[in-house]
Parts: sequence; C-alpha cells; structure tokens
Amino acid sequence: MQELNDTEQKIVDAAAKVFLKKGIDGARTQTIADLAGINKALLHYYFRTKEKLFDIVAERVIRNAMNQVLGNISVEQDFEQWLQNFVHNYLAIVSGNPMIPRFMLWEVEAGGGRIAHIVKDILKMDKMDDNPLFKIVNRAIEDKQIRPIDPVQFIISLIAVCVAPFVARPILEKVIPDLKVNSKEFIANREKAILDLFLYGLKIQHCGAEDNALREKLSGSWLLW
Amino acid sequence: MQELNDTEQKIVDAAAKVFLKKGIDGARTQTIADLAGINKALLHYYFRTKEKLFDIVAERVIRNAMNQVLGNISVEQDFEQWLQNFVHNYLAIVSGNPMIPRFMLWEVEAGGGRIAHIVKDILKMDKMDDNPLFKIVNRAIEDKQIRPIDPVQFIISLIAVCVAPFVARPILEKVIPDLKVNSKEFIANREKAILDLFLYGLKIQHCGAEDNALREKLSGSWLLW
DNA sequence: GTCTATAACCGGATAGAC
DNA sequence: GTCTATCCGGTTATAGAC
Repeated sequence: MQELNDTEQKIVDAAAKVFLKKGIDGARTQTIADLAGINKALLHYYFRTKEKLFDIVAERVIRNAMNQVLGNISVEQDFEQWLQNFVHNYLAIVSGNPMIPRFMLWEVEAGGGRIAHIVKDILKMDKMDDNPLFKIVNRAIEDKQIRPIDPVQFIISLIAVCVAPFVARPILEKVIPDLKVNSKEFIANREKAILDLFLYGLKIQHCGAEDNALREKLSGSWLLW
Repeated sequence: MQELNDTEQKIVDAAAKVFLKKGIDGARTQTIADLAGINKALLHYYFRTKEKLFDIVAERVIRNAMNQVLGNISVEQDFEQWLQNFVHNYLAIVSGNPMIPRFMLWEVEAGGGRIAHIVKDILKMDKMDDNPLFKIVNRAIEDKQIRPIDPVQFIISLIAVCVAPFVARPILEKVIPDLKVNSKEFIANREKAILDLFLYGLKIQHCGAEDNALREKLSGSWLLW
C-alpha cells in the first residue's frame, strides 16, 4: 500500500469521511477539499480524478478494517472463551467504525464492480478453508464444544448480530426514542445478549441443578433500565 | 397514498428500480425515463423534480415493505410456533425485496433527513408498547416460554440474522464462491439455522433423555452439501 | 506544490411544437 | 399528454500564474 505524503494524507482522510457518508455519487470534491484544508486543483494534482481518489480511499479503508478484524481473531482453544473475545473485539471495532460496513454494502452493489473488485482483491481467499473463522468453528465442532452447525450460517449470524445495531443506528434510534447505540451501556448489553443467544438460545432449559444458577445469570440486567 | 395513472405508475416502477440500486445521487433521470419507456420531459411533467419523484417512490416502497412485514406478524400463542412463522415469512419477504433494507440503511444516513422523516412518518409509534413484536416477546417471557431476555436486543438480533444474507449477498457470494443466497436450498438452510440458534443456541446440551433426539434433529442437513 | 480563474461537461429542468 | 430540442446550473477537471 502506497505511502502518502502529508498533503496526500490530509486529502485521503478528508475523502474517507465524505465518501463513507455520502458515497462516490453524493460526495463533492469541493467538500473534500474544504475538509482537507486545500483546494480542488490540488486534489486533482495528486489524484487526477475523483474516481481514482475513491478507489484509493476505498481500498485503504476496507483493507484497514479487515486487518483490524482479522488481526483480532484469537486462537483460544476454548470456543466459549474465543467467542467472548471475538464478540467483544468486534463490537469495539465496528462501534468505532460504524460507517464502513454500511459503505461496503452500498457501494458493492451501486458501484458496478468498482468496489467489488477491491473486495475481491483483498479477500484473496478462494479457499475458504484458509479463513480462520471457519477453522475455529470446525475445530469446536470436532471437539464437541458445540453441536454440528453449518459454519457458513453461523458466521453470517455472528457478524450480523454484531454489525446490525451500528449499521441500523439511525433507524433504531428513530424507532426507539431513548436508545443510544453508541453508549457504553448499550454496547455492554449487546455483548451480553449476543453471547447468551449463541451459547444458550432463548429457551428456559430444564437441565437439573445448574439450571437455576444459569437462569439467574441470564436474567438480570435488562430489567433494570 | 395517492392513486397513480398508467404513465405515472410506469415511471414510479422504473424509478424504484433505479433508486433502490443507485440511490438518489447515483440515479439518472435519463435511466429512469428509458426504463419506463418515456422521456425525461414527461417525468418532469408528472413529478416536477427528481427529488419529489424520489420522495414519492421512497415512501411507497418503504410503506409497502413495512405493511408486508407487519401484516405477516401472526398472533400465535405459542412462541416457538410464532417464531417459526415469523422467520419463514420474513425470509420470504426480504429475499424477494433484498434491495429495500440496504436502500433504507444507506439513504437514512446519506440523505440528510429526507428519508429519515419518511421513516418517522411511517413509524408513528413513539410508544414502543404498541409494537406487536414487543408484545409477543413480553408475553412469551411472562408465560415462561422463554427466559427473560431484553426484547430490544432480541428483536435487533432477529431482524439482523434474517436480513443479513440478502443485504450482504454481493460480498458473501464473492467471499464464498459457490454460495447462492437466492437459492431455495440456502433460504431453507438459513431458516433452520436461525430457528435452531434462537431456540437452542450452539451448546451441546446435557439434559437427559430427549437430548439425543434433539442433537440428532439439530445435526443433519448442512453436512450433506 | 499550491493557488485562482476558467474551461468542459454532465444532467436536471424547461420551452414550445404537436 | 407526449415529444424534441435546448437551456442553465452545478461539478469535475484543467490552464497557467506564483
């Protein structure tokens, strides 16, 4: 990934903000230039066209996000422990960068293949066996730590429940007036809800002695606020 | 909601296709006119501006989608049965209209309040108690059919896992080459995976006699393909 | 490298014939 | 109501001074 000088960096940073919110079509080079504290001419001097700037920004943003996520996947042997780590880290990352998944979902479809091939480039993993997530799930199944689930379905669900509140934030906060998705409280509750869902489901289990303790553990918090 | 004559309907239908894919900024009135089999002048004759056309289209699309979803919420007394119905219907609706959630998520943020107020208008439910989803979850908790979960967290997760594969389809199918999100098989597997997740979680339960039968029931399908 | 001024272009909107 | 031709504003991109 190309090193950038100071001015280029300012432009790319400003462009990232604008592109992530407005997309390539809604973004104005004037807005980017203003935000970067330079003028349009300089933007073109460095990046030639808006589209080339977009490609560079998009690639850096997506690659950076993916590195963060992949770099945070631990190799815990215990699946429950691993899941706790993953959810905790993933929520932290996505709550800090809520615009990135939304941007990708939009531009991959709207941009007629421009983003698509960037994503493809970055995910040079045609062999899904290479994906650490799959490895971890498969190992947990082999070790009988979890029941034999479809890893694809599991991973889709896991990512979905982590990303959803932040991608849908504007809608959620409109539907539920006093919800603050970015608050420490909500994120903590979210983390707990996700872990409980994946580890125990919704049912009240009738499994003997530990049941009451478990039910106690699963009940508490939300009733308080 | 205003009745439309034939020509207006053609324009609105065409506009919906284009707006849903490209957004208001990426959409070209020329594209819409071509798709509708008319010319730009006629589009302006009926709808005055691109923005007014967008507002009308967005409201109709979103209102229609919401009616579909809300109209499909049954009032089963048994929570498990209700969940089965909801997931089945919701997957059918969203797989048939995959662009709508993506469009909403994008435009609510990008459009500086234009869509936001449409959504607000449609969801004239400041009192969340009125939301049938909340009623159903709360009743299931009272009846001890499920453990006492946070309804907000549950609903976010439920919607998320249903919507995710279709919103993320382009990315998913790039990451997992031979995945066909719109295939009957995938949707059926998805439905099963969601229900199993919510009803049982991932753990291998050690709950006595019915356990083996349950494990059998939960294991099967995905290993086959 | 950075700026101001301007060109070139694109796309939404309108005029006016039919 | 529907069309063709045209306008005009906004936005990207370039020229050229410094």
